[in-house]
Amino acid sequence: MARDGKPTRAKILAESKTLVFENGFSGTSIDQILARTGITKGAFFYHFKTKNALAQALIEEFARDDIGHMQEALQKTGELHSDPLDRLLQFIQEFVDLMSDLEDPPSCLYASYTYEPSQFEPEILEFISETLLTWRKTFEQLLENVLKEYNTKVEVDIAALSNLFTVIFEGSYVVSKALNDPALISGQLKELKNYFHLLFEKK
Amino acid sequence: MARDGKPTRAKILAESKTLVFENGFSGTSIDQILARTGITKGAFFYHFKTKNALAQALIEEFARDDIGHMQEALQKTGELHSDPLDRLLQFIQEFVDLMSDLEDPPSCLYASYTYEPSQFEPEILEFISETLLTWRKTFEQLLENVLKEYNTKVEVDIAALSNLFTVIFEGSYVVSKALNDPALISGQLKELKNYFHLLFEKK
DNA sequence: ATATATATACAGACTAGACGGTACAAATAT
DNA sequence: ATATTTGTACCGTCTAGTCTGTATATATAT
Repeated sequence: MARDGKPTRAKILAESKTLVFENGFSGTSIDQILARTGITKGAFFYHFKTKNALAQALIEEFARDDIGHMQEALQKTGELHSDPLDRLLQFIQEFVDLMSDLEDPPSCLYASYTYEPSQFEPEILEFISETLLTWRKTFEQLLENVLKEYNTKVEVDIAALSNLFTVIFEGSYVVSKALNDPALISGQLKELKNYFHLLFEKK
Repeated sequence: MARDGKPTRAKILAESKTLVFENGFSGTSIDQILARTGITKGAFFYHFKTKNALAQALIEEFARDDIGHMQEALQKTGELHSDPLDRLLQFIQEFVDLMSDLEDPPSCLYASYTYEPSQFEPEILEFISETLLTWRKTFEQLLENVLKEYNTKVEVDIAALSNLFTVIFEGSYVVSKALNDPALISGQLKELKNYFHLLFEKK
């Protein structure tokens, strides 16, 4: 055995994520990561065989946290609400709360990778796709439960509706970064809540 | 005078845009651009002093086209509709039509640049911000006209509503690329139309 | 208990190729 | 003839990745 390498690995991942959001992945050099962390090249390549292995570890960690938030919100709202529309609205509210009082605009690694796709192995891009589909499935389920007890006031495309949350999230991130307006995100999610609120009426 | 350099410049811009959407800006090398266009280094650096000058020309061209679409839609819908809500909905419909029957998911240079901001001069990032604000202003105007003749069924944040179009557009681009589903975009814009349709009621 | 063996974790010099950019000659059109 | 446009060789720097060696903590044998 030897000294514990986990803090080193964690530091690399944390600083790399920050750097990727500033520079993009291909714009982030390993030397930059070393400079920010104070770690040496030997240590870096001990923990990650290649730069692309870092990309994979980054996206896996990001997705784990992301899906974690989803499951947490599912659990919280599952306990409290018997009405499926209330639950859907509260589910979104959880993310309104999560995105309130941000100091800086956050970023999404899915979008970051998606805008320089050639830099990544196909598996990584597929992993992103699958993770987004997990979100869609969750929303499909929430919406189907609503539709058992509610009608919609206009005809809707359930598949499109299921994507809308992710779409608004990703779009908010982009626009909030571009305008440097971190408060924008929660505002957009509230509009989504409004839409669902208006869309459904009790059978 | 000498031979006409405009076709060369145009070819550089066109191929560069494609490459930036594949590789990101910093992931796109000048040699790659030369390989795709068949142009030589001397010609490239005659037309663009630095790689960053190319970035600026790219975003300016992109924004010109983008705002062009906006103005075209404004003009078209201004002629036809006396009712401001009809006009708003038709304005969105113009982009539903524009985004129908796409073969491949399109990309947005604003988002691309926004996810590697350190690669660009501050003026470029500000230019993006200003262009997005132009969209917001247009929507503010369209919405204010609606609000003169309509009430909203729930309280709304007019600023948030004004951003929603851009947010859904940017989000659709990201998700449509990530899922490789070009049809997604028009579907999401239709949901925005639905929202506005449900939100307003005649005074 | 203490010396030894061993796998883990890290340090840092080094390399081959790619990078953006330059210099300057050659070609082209008026 | 001359200004504009293009071709090509070249340069210094940065890049990801390699290599060899070293330090450290634990496991084992005595």
